[in-house]
Amino acid sequence: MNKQSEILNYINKKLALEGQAPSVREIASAVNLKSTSSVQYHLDNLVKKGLLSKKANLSRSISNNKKIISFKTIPVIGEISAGTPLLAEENKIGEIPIVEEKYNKDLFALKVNGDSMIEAGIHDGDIVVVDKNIEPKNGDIGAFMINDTEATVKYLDTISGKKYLIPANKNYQNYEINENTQPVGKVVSLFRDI
Amino acid sequence: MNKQSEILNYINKKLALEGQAPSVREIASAVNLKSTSSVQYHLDNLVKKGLLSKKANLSRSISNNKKIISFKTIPVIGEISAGTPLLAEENKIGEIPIVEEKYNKDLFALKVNGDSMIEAGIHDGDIVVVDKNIEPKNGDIGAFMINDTEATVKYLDTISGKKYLIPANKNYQNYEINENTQPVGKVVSLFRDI
DNA sequence: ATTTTTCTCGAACAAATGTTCTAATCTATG
DNA sequence: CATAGATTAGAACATTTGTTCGAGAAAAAT
Repeated sequence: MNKQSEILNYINKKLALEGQAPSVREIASAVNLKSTSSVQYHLDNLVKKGLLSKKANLSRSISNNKKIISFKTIPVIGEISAGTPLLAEENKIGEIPIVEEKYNKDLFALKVNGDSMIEAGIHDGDIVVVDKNIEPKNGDIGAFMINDTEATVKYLDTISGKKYLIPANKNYQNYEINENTQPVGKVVSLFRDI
Repeated sequence: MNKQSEILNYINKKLALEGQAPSVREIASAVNLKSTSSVQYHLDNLVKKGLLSKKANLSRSISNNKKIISFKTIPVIGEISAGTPLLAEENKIGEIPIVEEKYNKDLFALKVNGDSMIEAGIHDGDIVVVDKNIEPKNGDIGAFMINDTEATVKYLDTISGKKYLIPANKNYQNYEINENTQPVGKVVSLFRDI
């Protein structure tokens, strides 16, 4: 491996592991160069190649130009303690990463209980991402609160003028929407560990 | 807001935005303190409180102790260009985030084509995560290469002594494993956009 | 072999930076 | 008000650090 890539690797490693760029002298020492100007020579070339950036006269300001894919996290809601708001901290069982471009503040995830949606490919234990910002329409899969104590994932549809929560499983009954049924949001994606 | 939290906020902001900690003098200037020793005074207190860490005599070495949920990414493989290795760069259609604890270097993701696994809840367009490190066993869902040109996701099982790739869809046939069939890894999780 | 290019070294300098000390100022509290 | 504690300032010092320059050494090209 030549010095240039040796230096680049060392810098990348330092940035990844310590979150801070090394000084020129630390680089020299790490790649067995006796003079800081030898390091400068390679740094200049790496900058010219566009593989590194640095700010003049600023210590430890080397950065690699890696496009960092940025993530945010959304909470995962598990069993809902009776009487608590859906998104209460005590109902939270974890977090999942979301690519920043897809992120919006009205997203959260819900662990699915039971196999009432199995024919829609949603299994027991799956985690569905719900967007509170999108009201589920007919034909959509949505998350709904029933009696403020239970969250359920079902199809929404209208049958002879009445709105129903419709499971994707022949063994379950349709559930007519009443004043105790609140739409929470639309299901927009799904995660499963197999 | 008191100076101490003002300083803490400034440092956190700098770390988040620029990825590099400010120098003591930069902090002094940012929070309107005339002397670096005033900053040191607050830094000492913040370190004692456990809100910051720093290395002695090392420039820009302040770090906050925020436990960052850390992610890595794995490549997503789409259509496979005939004749290329499965994981060739040209087959890559994106990246998905994986929580660091679940990450290992043998993970990659595959976009599923067709509905041959629909009864296993794996739909056309779903993205499955494959662990090359785990050889699929009987009953497992695995990814397989056929003739080095096609990747497929199927159940693996043995029927009367012969090994088959078995779709989860009555409209598809079992496929007996032959010398042109290579196991790639076990399917360990699944992502879907709805 | 000769020239050119690439790479390395040593030294020195200027600027950035962390640290420490003492004294002054501010603030709360009895 | 008087006191103690908290906070700030100023100055000085020791390191760390980035930068530059010229001279060689090493490697590649002619």
